[in-house]
Amino acid sequence: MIDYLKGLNDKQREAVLHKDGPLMIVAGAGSGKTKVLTTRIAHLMASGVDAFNILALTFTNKAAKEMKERIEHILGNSDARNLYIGTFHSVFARILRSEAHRLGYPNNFTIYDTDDAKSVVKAVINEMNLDDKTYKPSNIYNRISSAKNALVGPIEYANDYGLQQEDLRSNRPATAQIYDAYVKRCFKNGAMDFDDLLLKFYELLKHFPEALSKYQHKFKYILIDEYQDTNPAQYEVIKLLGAMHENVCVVGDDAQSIYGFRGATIENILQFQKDYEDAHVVKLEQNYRSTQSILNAANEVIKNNKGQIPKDLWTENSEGEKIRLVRTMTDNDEGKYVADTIQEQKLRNHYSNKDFAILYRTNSQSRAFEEALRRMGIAYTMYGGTSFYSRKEIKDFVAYLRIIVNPKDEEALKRIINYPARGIGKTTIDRALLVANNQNISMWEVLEQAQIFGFKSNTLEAIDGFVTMIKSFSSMLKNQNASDVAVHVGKQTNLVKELFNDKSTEGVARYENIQELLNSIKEWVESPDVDETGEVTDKGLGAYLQQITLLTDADDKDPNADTVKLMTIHAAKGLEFSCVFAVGLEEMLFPNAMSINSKEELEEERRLFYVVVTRAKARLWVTYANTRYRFGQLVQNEPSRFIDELPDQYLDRSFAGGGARNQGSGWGSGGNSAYDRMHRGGGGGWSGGNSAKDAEKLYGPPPSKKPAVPSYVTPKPATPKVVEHKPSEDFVPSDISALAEGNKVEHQKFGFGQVVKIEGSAHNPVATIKFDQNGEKKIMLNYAKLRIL
DNA sequence: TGTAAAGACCTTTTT
DNA sequence: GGTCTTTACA
Repeated sequence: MIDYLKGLNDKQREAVLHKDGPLMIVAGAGSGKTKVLTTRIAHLMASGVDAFNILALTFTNKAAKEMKERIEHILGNSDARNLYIGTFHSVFARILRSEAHRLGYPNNFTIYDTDDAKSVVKAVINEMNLDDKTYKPSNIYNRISSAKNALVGPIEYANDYGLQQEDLRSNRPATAQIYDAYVKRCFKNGAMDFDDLLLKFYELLKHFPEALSKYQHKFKYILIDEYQDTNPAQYEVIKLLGAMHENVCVVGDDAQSIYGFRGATIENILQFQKDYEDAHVVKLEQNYRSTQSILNAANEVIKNNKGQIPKDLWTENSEGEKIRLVRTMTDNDEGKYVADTIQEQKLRNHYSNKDFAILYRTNSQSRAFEEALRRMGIAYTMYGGTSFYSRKEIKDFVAYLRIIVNPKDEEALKRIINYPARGIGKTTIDRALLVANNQNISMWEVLEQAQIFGFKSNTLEAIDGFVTMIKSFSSMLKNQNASDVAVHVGKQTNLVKELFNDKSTEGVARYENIQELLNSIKEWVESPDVDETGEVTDKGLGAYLQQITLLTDADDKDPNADTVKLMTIHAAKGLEFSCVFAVGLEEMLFPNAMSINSKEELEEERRLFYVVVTRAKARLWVTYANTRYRFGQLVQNEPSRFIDELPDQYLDRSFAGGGARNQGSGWGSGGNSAYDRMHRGGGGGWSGGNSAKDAEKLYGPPPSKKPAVPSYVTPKPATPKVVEHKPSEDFVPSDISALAEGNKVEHQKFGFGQVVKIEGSAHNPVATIKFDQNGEKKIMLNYAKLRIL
């Protein structure tokens, strides 16, 4: 065993050595949080605590795996394999697998991913004869999810005045009924969604004292990583589990709370000291990751948020390079700049691919970077695209396996009942569903007894064949392992053959994916794990299926591969890179347009920016583009307000180009909200005139010699110079919904003009307006301030 | 019943 | 620009 206390600072050691009683570790970015957590667990084990009695909850499977490995390394043995360590979802799912029957679920319950869940919501909405334009399934699903995470059940939801008012206002008064029907349907299907894994575990502990007692005794020591990202359901579970021994250790950083949209609340971390009056608090404030420039800049940014746990994050690292601010003309130029710079840095500073990360706010931004990197021949790994298990061919195959394990799983059944085609068409399926609902039995049971319900003879034959086939698979599962059954299913259903015969590029890829799935099942079966009783853990198909639903695509990618990493900032939490490109720093994108309507959302966006800045060890680039394509349409955004929050002394603006920003055509953009007016100080230097002086204040003086903007920036298109217009004294934007073709209007910037035509969707109308001074322009009415004359 | 063309709607962020 | 859904037609 190595001397694990050696490389720790005083505070870290204090956290590691604190053995019994509640402990809260406030761990600033890069302060060695994972190191403390793993050393603490190793220390517990080294001082005699049995690994079976330790529960460690992490945010990702990846983090769990890494911690396990580190602990094994410290201890020099493999005792760590007996730890209960994993994400909230996977650990709870594992426990529920042996306890679900208490709640009336089959132990082989299916876990519905977001797609499945939305599909159930959609089915319910249709059955209730509600309009799915008003009741958008994903919208309703999100609302249900939020309710569950806040431990608000259907009845409570229906009785809550505030929630009812909200639904009424958004014209969706039936949301509560949908919620209720959705919950019942999932139960009938023997299925739990992601939120249920938390919720049902909570219900188990709450309503079954013997279960509570069992797990309280088992988990003598509980550790929770990323505590700032836990939601009320998780909070209550931990409170219950920890009540007996009170050996609860939470680690978190309120400044990095970025999962509010998933119900996470900083309250939990603030509440901890109130729940446990004798809680010991340790603050880790020394940062070992970043240069002073980067860390200081991050500290300044986060100061703009109110209400935090006071922290003073510092570092002994060198000052380092300034942060480079880069402006490009388009999103493609942004991609090109980043790829070029990576190439240049590799040569100049001897970095390799794996030293770089490109981090963005939304997944859709990845395209430009992928293209540029591919063109340059730079190897990259993209995280967060469609995961392996959400590919169509995999979902189809998995649906067969799901129906074998849990015939009540209606989503799986609907997916494969006529795939490959076997003459059970839409009419038949609708009818079976109708019968199932009327008789309150599962669709599978309807099929099993199809002859009673009077299907036509041809159909009956087809149904019978299908039922017999599935039943033969199920009985095969009784005496053969999951891998053999899966191979058999592939053969018997012709799924594999069909894909094998498809020689198109996609067909070959699909065939390979199926082979990979079969391999993964084989691997699962062949890797025995031992539980606390010494028994080999469940290697059945049911356990396999539950497990894969909870995998993310990050789990099967090698973080050490020598590739540039592309991912969202959310996905990058907990990671660090020598060189980071924080890209797409534009209003409406980051902060995202969806999150600028309240102070809370905006502060979360700012924490997200804090997270991306603090991912960088040595070098940080902050980039934004003048224009980018969105929905195939060119849009123009102002640079992000967060750029202004980076102190000038740590910023190198010479790459941001000189001259005024964002001149030329384009639909007006943010910059006029109440928030902007309050936070940008008077004068209106942003939304008003783009004087050269304003630009100089923001970007520093224009470059004196050659433009510092290299060749990748496409020359400015011949956009006619805007003839500045001074809005009339009484300028007040009109309600644009009344705007019609032919109207005469006044635009804040472009002056007077006439509407030529209005196009685009009702949701996002675009007007073509011919201005007296500035020619024809397309204006997005949602953003523009227009006065109808 | 199944396939091809046309159309709607879309993008936060994730277990 | 891309996916999912609706519609037209064989």
